[in-house]
Amino acid sequence: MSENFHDIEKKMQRFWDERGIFKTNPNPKKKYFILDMFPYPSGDLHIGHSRNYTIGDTVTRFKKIRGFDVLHTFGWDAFGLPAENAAIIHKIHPEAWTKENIEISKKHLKELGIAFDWDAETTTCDPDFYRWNQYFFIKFYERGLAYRKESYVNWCPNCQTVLANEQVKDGHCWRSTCGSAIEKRKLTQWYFKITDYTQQLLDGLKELKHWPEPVKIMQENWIGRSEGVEVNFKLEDGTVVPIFTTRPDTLFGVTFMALAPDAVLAETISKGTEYEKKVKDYIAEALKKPEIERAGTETEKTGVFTGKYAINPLNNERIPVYIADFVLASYGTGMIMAVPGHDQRDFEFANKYKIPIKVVINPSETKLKVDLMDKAYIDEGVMTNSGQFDGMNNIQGIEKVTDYLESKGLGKRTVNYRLKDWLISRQRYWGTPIPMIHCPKCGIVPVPLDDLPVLLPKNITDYVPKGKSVLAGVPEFINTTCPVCGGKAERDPDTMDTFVDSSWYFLRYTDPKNDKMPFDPKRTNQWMPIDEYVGGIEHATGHLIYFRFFTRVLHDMGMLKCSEPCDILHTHGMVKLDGITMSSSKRHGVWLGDFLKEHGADVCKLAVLFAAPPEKEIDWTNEMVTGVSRFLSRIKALYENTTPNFDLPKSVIANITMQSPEQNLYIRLNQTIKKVIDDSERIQYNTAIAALMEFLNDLTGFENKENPVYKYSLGIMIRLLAPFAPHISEYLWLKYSGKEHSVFEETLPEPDTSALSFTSITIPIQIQGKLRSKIDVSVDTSEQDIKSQALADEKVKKWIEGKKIKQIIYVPNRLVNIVTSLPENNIDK
RNA sequence: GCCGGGAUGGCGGAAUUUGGUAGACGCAAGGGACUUAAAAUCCCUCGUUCUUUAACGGACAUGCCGGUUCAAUUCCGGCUCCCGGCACCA
Repeated sequence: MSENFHDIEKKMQRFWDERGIFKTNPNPKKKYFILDMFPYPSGDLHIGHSRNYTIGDTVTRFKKIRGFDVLHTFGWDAFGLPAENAAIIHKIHPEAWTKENIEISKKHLKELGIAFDWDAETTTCDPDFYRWNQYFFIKFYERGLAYRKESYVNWCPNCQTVLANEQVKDGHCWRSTCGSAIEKRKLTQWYFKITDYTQQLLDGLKELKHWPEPVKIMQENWIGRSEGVEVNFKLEDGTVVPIFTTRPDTLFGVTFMALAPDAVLAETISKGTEYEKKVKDYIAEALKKPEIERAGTETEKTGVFTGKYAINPLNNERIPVYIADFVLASYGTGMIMAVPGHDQRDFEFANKYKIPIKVVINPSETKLKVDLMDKAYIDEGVMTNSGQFDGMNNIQGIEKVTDYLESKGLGKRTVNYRLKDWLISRQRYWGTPIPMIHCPKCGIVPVPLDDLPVLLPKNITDYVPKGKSVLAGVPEFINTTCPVCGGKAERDPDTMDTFVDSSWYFLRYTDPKNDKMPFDPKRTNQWMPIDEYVGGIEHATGHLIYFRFFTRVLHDMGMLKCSEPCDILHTHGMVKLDGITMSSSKRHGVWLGDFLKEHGADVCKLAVLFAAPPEKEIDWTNEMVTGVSRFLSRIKALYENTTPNFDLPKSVIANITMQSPEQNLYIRLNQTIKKVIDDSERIQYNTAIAALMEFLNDLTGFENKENPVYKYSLGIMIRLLAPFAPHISEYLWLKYSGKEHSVFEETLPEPDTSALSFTSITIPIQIQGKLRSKIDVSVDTSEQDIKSQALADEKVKKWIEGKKIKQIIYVPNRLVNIVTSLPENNIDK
């Protein structure tokens, strides 16, 4: 083998390209849609990226060689802040910067030899793509799923834009390079009404049989369904103030009410009273605090008395109303009933502001004394001080009190969710313009569909964020005419969250060139749902909820048959270097370009697959390369000495003699085929590769290199190895098979099931569950024979001497366990 | 705090689906062969420990403590530690 791996890899990549073997079949018979989470184009790729694409590549090649029509293509999540920041720093247009990065990344991916159909490549900052974001926005608007409202929103002071809830991590900006503390601002913004689909998104999780359980649990928690009661309290002036509670059994213990500082009522409740100024100052102070300071559980709760009282509908008690920073405006009704005796938060607040505490539930054995309580009692117990409910178990009490409230019209059963509507406006330049027009006469008017796309203007020089969209300062973009009345009007200056792009990009993959619609349902429904989706776990509660939401809306619009986008989800672990996740933006990693130069693509693929099972994290070390690199060299050496055979005549199989080395080899071959297929189906590629290494050891140890079984094994080995080390496998295939077509146009052989087990096996013998000996028997030996052989074994005899055999357990083909006891006359000694 | 996941040799990891020979495969390490030498390659050893001339011998060993079982890394109960998610959600 005179050619080095660079030449081989280049040649094979050209061969696949020219033959177009990974081009999408427009009329698939056995479809298989494999999707990698598309990346932000960050330029230089590192080993962490290659792990994601290598997994997808291996799935693709494995499915292809098993006879599927695969769809596996690629795209770029090309809008977003880094391009804009680069523009500010380097004075280069975001588009130029983005395109340049795409070229670099693409070059690396091609050198890695990932099996993509590049003809279907999709880039979200192309008008051909983003016009359909605008199309969907208008369609959502028509269905009441896109709306504008004013409220307090997450504001990143560094990025100078709002963020969705999913983009706030620990009260800080989600972007790893930003991380600023998030503030609250009152703004009018566009939202997608994902809350119309909350229950569907929750119920749909049950259909996702092949999603990792942790991801489903995370989504379930994120959605946060909780059942309770909305109880109507009244202020003394008669204003009804509903509150949500899951603990109606504690209603008799309410000693104060609390209102969120950003709740609507908070602004007006003290108006015209002596409390007005104090309350106003408090609200201003509370909202100025960064989210993290206000929301942390460790932070001391604060509040202010409003001067108003509410009436408890159950016992008509008069209770003070506070404004308190621990109450969230966005959950329930923005107001709570507080039961300090049985809620820890209320307990702390009550202690601080000297509000009385009332016990309404006692533990079954004792009675609580308020003076002695150092924390709220939140466990199960017996109701007390609760009128007609006294003596009742409080769990039953929840139902009974609720029934009572409903029967008196004082409240009703309600379900609340933690999930909020999806805020999609961004005050930034590099994104999809929101296709809405603000007309002084007609109000908000969508851009007519025929006028799409609303192009993002390119002649911008100043990207520095000023707290409002860059586009607001571009008159030739902003000024337009109203499509309804024809009068002067203005375009919406905001752009869309890039999670809109990633919510449907995979659908575009199925019909990438369509210029009449985002995709033709006839084509797309042939491929949907996605069969396997490979990506990082960090998208569990963001993207992976959004794309389910989009799928359901498009299903309701009649564009998609499926209501869930994806059958199997694989979340792979991060690749770290020195304990820190590899990152392009932080320039921390092992760079793919350098790696490929030194080791080549096949070694890169094998190394990341062999290092650990896909879901685990990898802490990268250079030693991970050595083993697989040796493995490939040893493989090559095999074929230098012997020419493989691709067929094994029946006559040869028939002549294989029992217990011969060639019989053993034939059995090992078929065991390997089975193991590689089984492991690959559940993407346990590390053990599939280990099986190939074991078989290589068998081949190396086999003496007669001209034996037909040996030569046939070499032929099979090429195909088994192909999904993991595609370049070298293709090279060997083309060199020795005499065929013109690719190894990936072959089919993987199925194991010869008659040759999966050896004719003789070793049975371990245990005494009292401890391994004491082993015997070799032929597979058809009867249980009786095996037991007597076991008892006749020399070592076994020594162990059972002088003991009584109580029982002999035989697990077919697995083991024998002899249970003994001391003879009667020995027991007393 | 709540919800997940995990803990196996010097290291990455197998075996956990269905309880049945714990440590596959690889790395590192040690020894040897080849070589003027090195690299590469090949062969052998490789959980701990005890007895021993020697082990194809015994004991111990899958985070810790208990339980179920003929048999537990696997099942059950109780802990410890690590990682991830959520974090005043009423």
